[in-house]
Amino acid sequence: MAEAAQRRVQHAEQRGTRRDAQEAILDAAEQVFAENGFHGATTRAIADQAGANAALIHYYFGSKEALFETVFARRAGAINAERRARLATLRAQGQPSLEQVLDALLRPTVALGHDPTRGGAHYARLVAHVAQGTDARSRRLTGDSYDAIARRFIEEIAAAVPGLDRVQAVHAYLNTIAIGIALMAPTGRAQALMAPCPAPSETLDEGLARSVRFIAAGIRALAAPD
Amino acid sequence: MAEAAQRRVQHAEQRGTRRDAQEAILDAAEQVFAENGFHGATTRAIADQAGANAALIHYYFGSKEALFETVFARRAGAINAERRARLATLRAQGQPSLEQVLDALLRPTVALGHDPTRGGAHYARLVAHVAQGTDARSRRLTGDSYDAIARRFIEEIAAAVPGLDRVQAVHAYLNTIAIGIALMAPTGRAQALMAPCPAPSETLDEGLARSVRFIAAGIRALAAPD
DNA sequence: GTCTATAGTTCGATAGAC
DNA sequence: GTCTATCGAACTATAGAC
Repeated sequence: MAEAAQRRVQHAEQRGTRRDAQEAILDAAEQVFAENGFHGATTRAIADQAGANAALIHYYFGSKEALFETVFARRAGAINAERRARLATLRAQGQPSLEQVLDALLRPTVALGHDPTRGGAHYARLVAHVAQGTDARSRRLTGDSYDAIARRFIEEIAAAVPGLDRVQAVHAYLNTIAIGIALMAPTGRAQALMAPCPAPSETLDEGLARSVRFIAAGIRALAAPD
Repeated sequence: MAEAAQRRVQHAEQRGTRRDAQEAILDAAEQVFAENGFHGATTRAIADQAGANAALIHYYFGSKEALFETVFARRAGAINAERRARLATLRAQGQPSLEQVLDALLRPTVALGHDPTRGGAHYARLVAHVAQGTDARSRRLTGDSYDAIARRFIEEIAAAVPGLDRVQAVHAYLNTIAIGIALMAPTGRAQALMAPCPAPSETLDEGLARSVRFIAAGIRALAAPD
């Protein structure tokens, strides 16, 4: 059949120029899961997006569930490694300011959302989805990938703000993440609410600086006696 | 068949003491949609939760999609009416403070999450889910139910904080809602991060006051020249 | 490794008895 | 209005050719 033959040729061409099918599936899954959630995504849609076959997903990952958890955990290590590296650089110069700590926490994830070339934006939306989930799997995945880094930053926040106790530092961290998650999910709400005025275009640094300023003032208000 | 007869008797008993089947379905749908999202929820699970039949959902609402939109819009009117009433009460006493405006915005929804008796908490989780969604339906539902009230509160925030321009007021509102949404979704993250120390129990007023203090300081920092 | 074909299940929705 | 029964479609996952 000419149709199948053409598909084979096309596929052979891709094999040389493109990355592994396994990685293509992970990238495609990142996008489809981010757009539709776990239940709304189908293995067929992921396979189509990857230019692969649905059966390959089970060959490589065993199940849709295992694929989802692999996708979620894949970038977490890199994000948290960058956060730790930024903290280490700051610590080498003495006690970092609260603003510096918050920038180290938020920048690696917010930068993903602004990544124009690759799928980091999809992961950002996926994290936003899972972090807000109340089901058992969402809690487990969030805890496994982000509990350790959370505790580290809670300590750093407490160290950067005299008079902030542990309970307040936990809330400071959670408020920071809440705003960070909202920044990552491109709901188009800011543009909608500024209409009919055009929303001013904003660089990553400008948006991040505004959020850091907002959060830092909020955290210091938690520590102030009144 | 005795089994069917018994079910009919049971049902007849319920008819007197319980509310309409239609309302029971809405309450059940609120819970099941909140726990599993739109795609993860099934009409059968909703019907079981409501003690009704799956066919009734289509009889009353036409489709799963229409049921979802009905559930989402049901409480929005009441929430926003309460917000407007609180604003009116404040306005009758002169220009309200930023803290008073933020309390009027957050309290009606956060109070839902603390409702111990019935399904307000489920709606809170549902709103959190939809507000973070990036798909077309989530954007439309959010806009239809919450755009008008958002613009009203953006004006109030700007009026309460001298020097805050419109763009900054929009971001102030969005940051407020981001923290409000995080407050509504009981992810158990605060308890997890405070472990092994026991999380101090907190009343609605205490938690709300802390969030308002945090947000108000953040918003004022947006208006400050440096 | 990658494909086609399909098994087995579950879904949303409908028809029709009562 | 509310039920039972069921349809057709879509899903995850697997079997087996290549």
